[in-house]
Amino acid sequence: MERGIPGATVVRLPIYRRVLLELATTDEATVSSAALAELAGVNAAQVRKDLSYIGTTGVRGVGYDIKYLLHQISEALGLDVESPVVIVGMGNLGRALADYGGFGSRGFPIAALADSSPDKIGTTIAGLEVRDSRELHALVADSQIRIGIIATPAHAAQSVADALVAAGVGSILSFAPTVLHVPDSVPLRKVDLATELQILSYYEQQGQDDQTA
Amino acid sequence: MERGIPGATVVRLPIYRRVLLELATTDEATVSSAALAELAGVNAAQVRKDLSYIGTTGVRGVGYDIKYLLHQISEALGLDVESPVVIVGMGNLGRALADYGGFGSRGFPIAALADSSPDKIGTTIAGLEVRDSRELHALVADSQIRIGIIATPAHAAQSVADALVAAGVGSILSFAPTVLHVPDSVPLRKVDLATELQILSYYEQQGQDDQTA
DNA sequence: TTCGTAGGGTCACCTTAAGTAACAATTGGG
DNA sequence: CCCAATTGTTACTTAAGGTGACCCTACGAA
Repeated sequence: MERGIPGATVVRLPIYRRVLLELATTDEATVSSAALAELAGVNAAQVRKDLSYIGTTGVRGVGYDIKYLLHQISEALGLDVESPVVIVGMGNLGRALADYGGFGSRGFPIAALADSSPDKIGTTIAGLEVRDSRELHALVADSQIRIGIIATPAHAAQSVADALVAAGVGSILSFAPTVLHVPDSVPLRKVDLATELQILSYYEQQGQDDQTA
Repeated sequence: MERGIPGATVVRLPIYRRVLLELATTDEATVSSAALAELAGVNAAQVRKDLSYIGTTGVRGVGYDIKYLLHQISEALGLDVESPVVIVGMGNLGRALADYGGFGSRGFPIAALADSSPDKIGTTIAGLEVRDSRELHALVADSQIRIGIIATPAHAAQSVADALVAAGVGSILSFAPTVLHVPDSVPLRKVDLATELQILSYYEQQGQDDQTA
């Protein structure tokens, strides 16, 4: 029964992984749940429970083998195979994402860039030629693209999402500040900077109230 | 009793706000909870419950006055006053954020940019001079900065966070892929692209299992 | 003036989930 | 052979959030 990892655990697994990558550069071979919890900023029992979902790998009395645990988490997250991505929308954000080198080295190679503006189609960004958004279907098929990243303005986002779904991407990461509708079978995550700032604004205001109260 | 809005509601308020901004450009004067729910992608009862937290504004039998509700939400989120931000870290992401024009127009003017590299200090990005990160305290005080945005590499993030807290920012938005420790009084939100992709990777893999099972 | 209908306010329940702690099981070392 | 360390797992607590139902209000029509 490999399925059914709780959402909260899935969110923490990449954090453990990051910590373990750091630990792997030291000369320690194992790590205890308590130490891992400290570094990840959570409870030790939480760590053990989370790790039990991916098939338990620790040795009682000793701890977890760092390298093997890393392998297990990566496998559970599906990181043992590469997931090529396409970035749609070559505005400021899209270009920054394309230039950002961290994707490829982390198993998410940028296989294609796309935009709908004739001014941008055909230009080269980060060593890749910007393609026409209308070619998405072919791009996805040709490059085995699994993840679509939407960095377009809000008004274009839904049609891009529809095109990505139709083209067969497995999941979507959207930076567009709008509500997107996609089939349940396509996981969608949203990152909205303006929303994040507004949420902070609320809590900051609350904090000030606390102080003055 | 203005305080104590549930976290899930705080996250949805900016979404309602976005939808209402759109509606405000039409010639409709009011909107029903059902219509708002449809546009925001949630349940109608949820909308009414959420809005009741900020002091209820609807008229039974009629709906909510769009402009007034917009005003109420903005006030609840603390958006009736501007919150100047500082962006620390002028790499690809930091520069893209600085160039992105959406902050100022949404009530979050970029008041300062900072970096620790001598190569970048003194250069001009988006019309602002990049300052030395060591001057953060003075920058925050001089420009009444309320929000710090961390766009540095992981290894520098904690010390920047410490400096921002010491300088007196009210809240922090971090793009650095690392666990940050800040006092409880300082709201912290994290946006980590690599983590988001890994989470997607997991769910996508699960989806494939579903199909083959 | 009265009645009907649209639609918000609120209450209470349900459901589910997530975190926490405690305990039993197991291993390696002395 | 025994002890210390540390995991795996279960059960509990607690919370939190979502959903639906019901009641009440306001406006318009007759």
